[in-house]
Amino acid sequence: MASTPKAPPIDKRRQILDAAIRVFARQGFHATRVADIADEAGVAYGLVYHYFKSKDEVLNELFSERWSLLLTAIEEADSSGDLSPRAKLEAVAGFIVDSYRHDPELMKVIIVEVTRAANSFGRTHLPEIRSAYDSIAKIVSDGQAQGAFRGDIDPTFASMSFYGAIEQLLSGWIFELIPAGDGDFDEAKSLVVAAICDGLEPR
Amino acid sequence: MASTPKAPPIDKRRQILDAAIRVFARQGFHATRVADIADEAGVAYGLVYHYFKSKDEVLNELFSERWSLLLTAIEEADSSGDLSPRAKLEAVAGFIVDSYRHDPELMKVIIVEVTRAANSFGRTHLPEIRSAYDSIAKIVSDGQAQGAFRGDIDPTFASMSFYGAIEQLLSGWIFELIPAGDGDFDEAKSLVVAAICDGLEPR
DNA sequence: CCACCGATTGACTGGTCAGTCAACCAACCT
DNA sequence: AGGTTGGTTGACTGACCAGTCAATCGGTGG
Repeated sequence: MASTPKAPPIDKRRQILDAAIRVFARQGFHATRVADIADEAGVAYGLVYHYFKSKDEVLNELFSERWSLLLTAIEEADSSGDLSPRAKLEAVAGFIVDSYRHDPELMKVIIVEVTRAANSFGRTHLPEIRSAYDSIAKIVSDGQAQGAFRGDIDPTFASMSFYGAIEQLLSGWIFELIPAGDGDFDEAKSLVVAAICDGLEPR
Repeated sequence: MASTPKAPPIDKRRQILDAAIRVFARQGFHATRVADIADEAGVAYGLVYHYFKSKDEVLNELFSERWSLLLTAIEEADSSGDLSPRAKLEAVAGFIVDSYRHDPELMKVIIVEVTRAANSFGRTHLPEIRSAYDSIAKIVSDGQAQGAFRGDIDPTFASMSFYGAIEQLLSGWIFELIPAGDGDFDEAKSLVVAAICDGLEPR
């Protein structure tokens, strides 16, 4: 046969990554032993080291996989010339919220262990994280240039506030500080953008 | 003498706490060994355990000391009947920003190791953290009742967004993503409130 | 001068785990 | 069958470090 004669029946590497998501989400990165990942994946201890250089690399891989999707999504929203600046922000907020809806465990790991852990893992990924802020700032900046946003708020500032607000909402869901039903997700998307664009005060 | 005849010349306990702030800020909680704290404090290893039950307790103490000040500040802002809701939010934002200006290392530790590490230490302190969100939500809720804020945004929601935005700014300073001069701090105070209250779109 | 007691010291222990490695196995080729 | 390759196994080791504890110090009162 010409096709895939040597591919193993199941992708063990993927299996390990998926298991890691579950275990990291459940116990946190520091509290999980490599043996936990192997057990959860139904695989021998040593195999984890066959596919990954270290425990850290497993987390790095999970983060990078997902974050690159986010960066792409932001770029795409931005480059849709026919979208209003506000609609672009809505697209970004929507993507992040949907990421959480679709795979809460993965997003929990990424936010808790990387994005908000800038001392340990965040350090390594600071450039990638910063890149997201920058892209959002560009959306704001363009919005200002075309008069859709007021000009007296620094774009970087606005970008940090916007992203910070969204991440805080995810944290609220992750730690069950606020209700996380399907309706809440949709509501959240528009409310964050409304809060940031329209403000809390009545118009 | 009637006064303090038995007090040791210097408060070693305080000395250890202050040293811990520096070391935690520099290396992160997980990466610092108890010996590092003792060395930094110029004190023997065992003395740390004379004053604290465990390494965790040192961090807990640092957090609780500071967080109770924050809670008090929010309560005070809220109970000043003569302040507008917006002015109350300004007071809260101002307190947090000034806390960072006054003791960036301590705030770094609190944010990075506790507030944003809800998986490990944040878990323990979730009730205290939540209490801050609730108090801010109350300010928003009262503002809505008196017509100063629009009524269609859930107060908890607004509170999380507001706090999230501020915390993200602190993170930006902590990890040098945004400039942290004296003018930047003052600017930040008003800009966060402006962004949240007035919104990004022109009025 | 001695007895007492809390503060202070730092060597030591027990347990934990990340990462290594030599052996094993299964598929495929010749 | 014999050989080669690469995935797979799990026991083992070496390092690390939180927390313990017995010894020492220094001040106070009898």
